[in-house]
Amino acid sequence: MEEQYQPHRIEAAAQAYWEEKQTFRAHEDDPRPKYYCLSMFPYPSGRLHMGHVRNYTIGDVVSRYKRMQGHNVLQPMGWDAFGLPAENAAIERGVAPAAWTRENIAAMREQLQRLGFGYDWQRELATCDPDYYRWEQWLFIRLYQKGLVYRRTAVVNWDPVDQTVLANEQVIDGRGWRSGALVEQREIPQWFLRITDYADELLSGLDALPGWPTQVCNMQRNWIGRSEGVELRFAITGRDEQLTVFTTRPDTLYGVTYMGLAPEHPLSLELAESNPQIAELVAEARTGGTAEADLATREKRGADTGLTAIHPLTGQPIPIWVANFVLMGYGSGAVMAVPAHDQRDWAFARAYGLPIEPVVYPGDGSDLDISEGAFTAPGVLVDSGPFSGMPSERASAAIAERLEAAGQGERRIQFRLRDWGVSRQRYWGAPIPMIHCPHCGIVPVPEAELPVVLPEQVDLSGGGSPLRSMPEFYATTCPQCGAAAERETDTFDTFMESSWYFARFACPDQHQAMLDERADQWTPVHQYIGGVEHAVLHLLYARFFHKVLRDEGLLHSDEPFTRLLTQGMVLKEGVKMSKSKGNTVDPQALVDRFGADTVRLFTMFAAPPEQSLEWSDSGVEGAARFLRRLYALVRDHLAHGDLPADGEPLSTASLDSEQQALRRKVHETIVKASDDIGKRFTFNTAIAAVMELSNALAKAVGEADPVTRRIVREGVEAAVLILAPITPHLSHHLWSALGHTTPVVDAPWPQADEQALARAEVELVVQVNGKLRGHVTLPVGADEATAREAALAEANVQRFIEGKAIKKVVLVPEKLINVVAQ
RNA sequence: GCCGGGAUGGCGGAACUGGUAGACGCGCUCGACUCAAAAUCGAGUGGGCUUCGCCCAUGUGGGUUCGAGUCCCACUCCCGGCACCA
Repeated sequence: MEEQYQPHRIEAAAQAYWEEKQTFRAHEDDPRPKYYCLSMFPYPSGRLHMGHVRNYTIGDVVSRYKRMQGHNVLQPMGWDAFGLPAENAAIERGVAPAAWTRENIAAMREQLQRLGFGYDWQRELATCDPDYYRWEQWLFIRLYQKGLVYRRTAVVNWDPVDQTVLANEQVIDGRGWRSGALVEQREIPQWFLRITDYADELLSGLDALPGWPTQVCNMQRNWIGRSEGVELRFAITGRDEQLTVFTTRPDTLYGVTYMGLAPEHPLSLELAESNPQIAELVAEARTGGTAEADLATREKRGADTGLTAIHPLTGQPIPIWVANFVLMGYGSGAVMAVPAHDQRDWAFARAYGLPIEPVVYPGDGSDLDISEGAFTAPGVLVDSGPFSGMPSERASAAIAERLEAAGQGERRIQFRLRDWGVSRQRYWGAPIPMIHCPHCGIVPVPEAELPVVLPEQVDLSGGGSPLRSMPEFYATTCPQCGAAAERETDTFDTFMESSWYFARFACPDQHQAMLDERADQWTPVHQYIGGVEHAVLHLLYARFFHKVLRDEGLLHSDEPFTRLLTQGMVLKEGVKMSKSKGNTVDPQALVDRFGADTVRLFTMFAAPPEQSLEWSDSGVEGAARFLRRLYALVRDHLAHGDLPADGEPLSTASLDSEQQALRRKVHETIVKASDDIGKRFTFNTAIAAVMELSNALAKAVGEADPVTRRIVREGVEAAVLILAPITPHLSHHLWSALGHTTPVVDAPWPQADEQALARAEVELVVQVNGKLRGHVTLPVGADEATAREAALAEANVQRFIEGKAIKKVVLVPEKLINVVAQ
């Protein structure tokens, strides 16, 4: 071994070895159990950032650990290559999005390779490749024929100065990011996928995902937002039409004191023509961004229509208001307002002096106080006609039955989830394979003509999608009637590509079909790893696609990802690293300076994967220092000469107490690290345990006693094996230096020796009234009376129980004794 | 606004099932080596005090318990998502 740890030489050698042996190629016919470990593929922005390094290190650690556990591991990598940044780069720097993207991919692939991630590069894919997106187009047409695709109008952010559609991200405080113009909402025809057809299954499927973090399941549950309630109709005084509303609280029906209409509701629009106050609300609703966060934080405003609705049960007139907190996108765009029992209705009623009539009282007999807010809990009904005195739940059912019997309403299940709008008025995306024929209407592109290829030589200086001014792209003939027709110039939402890439990795070379039988062999992904920011959208769309692919017969499982790990963000000085804040750390510079193993080690050591990670330059130096010490430990151990390769197994009985303690440390470390890496994914504590072990071994490495040396050998081998998934290059080198001919990447994960873990005695904590007062050492298995006697005999304990009566003694075996004295 | 999460020494974090708060690392202090510095090695390191030990201490305020960082209630601040950023 060289005197000094030279990470760059070691890393280059290890990477060359893996490349030569094609170590990470995954083969379907390998008899070992398959394990598919996937990290969310990156958007090729140009360079890796620390978030990528963290994500992919976690994935690589899991993959290499599973390999050592005897699995046939698939760990692929690809590129989520369509998206807005490429268009922005094109506008700002005059480079074509395709060229920019492909250069970025090349640069980032090189960076990933330098970090030593064990990917099967044979399966690499980029979503901007027509070989990839053609199958998305193919599927879209299948879904269109099946009725899962439809077209309707939906609102977009329109920048009236730049004459272009803006993404929500490009709308800042209601204004266009470049022009600064007040953004308007425009309705344009768009393509939708009927994800709501799968709402029930997407919801119930969450119960079958024990390997997902509960907070992600909760977020998806809330997003889908299943609610049971009643849809009922209110007649409008003097008019023919009725107002349809949905409520989850039919028990509060007698407390309705006004109706709320969305500004976009057809009735609001009609009234706006003659009522300037309503017109103002309608106009206001049409400016600013479409993002829900913008809408929900607007000041609550409203206007009286002068119309009244008729209460379906009492026949009383109820004023109808236009209210900007009522959203046209949910339900019917109208609500019945019960200010006494709904907080939003309460606030609006307060602001406009509308009556608040309580009809539900707390069931526990306490007083009802609605002076500071609504009472939203269930209770007992009052002032509710024949339903007075009923508890909320029974009243809800009874009122629903009454409405149904009278033909005034029906019980219904409502979802918050909306259908997925997949049209984007942008260039750098997969073309939507549809043709608009003046005679036949919408006609899908025939399968034989797929893919509809996105032209890559384009001019983006004009603003908006260049496809719209490229007849060579859009001009075509109708597949049905042969007349001149136009292609759809909208492209797909990039979430489309990322909704099925995990399955395509199983068979990226399949050119006759979207997927083949290999997709069923590898999926569902055993372990998926990515940022928590994807908890709802990406992960819900991917689940939806998986079910759609199943129903198309292309897959035969119900869920795409068996286990999910959501990693936290990488912060510096407490805030997210970002170019705009100028607080980024370039992983490449760190790899150049310290080597990949140090970067990987620090990233895994600094925090558990689900928490945010605070960046620390001196922490990285600490990681480098540890690797140098580990290197020196192995070097110094080997410098004392060879050990008999196959001596008698070490037996606990023949060891002195120091040797027993050291050997116990070795095996305790194996137990802890196996649990931490294999089950808990707390790589930071596994590393801390190896550091403790290495500190203990360093104290013993100078001893000449052959038995001690054998224990040290056992210990350094355990340390090298445990670290192999985290610092694979150094472990590769040290494992070979320790005389092994099989590479560490294929070595079996270490097993703890039960005998080495055994102890003769154990130290117990002694408390008096819950406060630590001393320690006693007892033989393992000592009975309660012995423990009690020893605890009470402890000098410091005596001081604290003197003159007091012992009320009881709590004993936690092998851990703690608490003397309760008074 | 709605949904989800977080808060522990000077810093990152540990404490897994309610049972010794602060493992491990960083930083800092002192010492060794050195002409000196860096690197390296060794020792110490939550605050306070009357220091064989005691008191205080896990965002704030309450509660449950023999015992609470951990469970419950109410709050504060920070972070993620909110359907066209990916």
